[in-house]
Amino acid sequence: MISKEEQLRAERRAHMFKALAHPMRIYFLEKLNEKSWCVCELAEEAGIPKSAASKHLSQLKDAGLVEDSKMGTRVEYQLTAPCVLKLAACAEGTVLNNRKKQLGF
Amino acid sequence: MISKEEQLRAERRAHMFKALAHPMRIYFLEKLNEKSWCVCELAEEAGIPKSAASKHLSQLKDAGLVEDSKMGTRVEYQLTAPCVLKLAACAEGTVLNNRKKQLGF
DNA sequence: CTCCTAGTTTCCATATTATGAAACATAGAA
DNA sequence: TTCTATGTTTCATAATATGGAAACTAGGAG
Repeated sequence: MISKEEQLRAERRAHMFKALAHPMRIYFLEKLNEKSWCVCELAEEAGIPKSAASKHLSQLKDAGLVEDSKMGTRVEYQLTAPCVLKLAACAEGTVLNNRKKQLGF
Repeated sequence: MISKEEQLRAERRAHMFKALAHPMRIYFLEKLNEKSWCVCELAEEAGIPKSAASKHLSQLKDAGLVEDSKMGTRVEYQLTAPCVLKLAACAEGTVLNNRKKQLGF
């Protein structure tokens, strides 16, 4: 049986990973790892409408991965959990290595 | 503009995170961090049908996070990327800390 | 062989998520 | 004030994901 605590922890973590489970949001996080960007800049860079960019950023914020600060009419987003990107790279490396081993290298 | 490389990397990582974006799959990974389990044991522990457990494990395998080995009619699953769980813990810690800061602690 | 157990796959219904356009809100400039 | 630029929200639709039951596959026991 799954305890209440286990369940809550799993849900918390799944919620965070859900925010990371989209190529555009990964791309945004990588851009934000360089410096702060506003919504319209990220939308422009990615070639998507502002409304879509805003919604993706809102999900990242909801997961606690970014913060926003309003500068006049602009809204700048900053990365709050840079370790996530480092660990993403690490995990991806492990996975790729495993795949190679499976193929006999 | 997003380069082809950036796009592919973002898609690879998003795919990995998508496999992590479900409470049951997080739970399974944590169980597999203890030792190997077969499908029916995990299904029993979680209180879900075997078919559902099998599908979740298949997704984890597809993302390269677990491997399976057949023992007669049983299929045992092993964790291949233990660092992923550390990632989860670290990221969650960072996120929780950020939330506390935002609340003024 | 038949029967049973363990897993996987398929089918279908439901629920969740993503998308773009348009409406809306707001701060600053003219 | 009006106009413009930036963001967010709403809406309808499309695409994915989930869940359970049942069909199907395969290995081992009798």
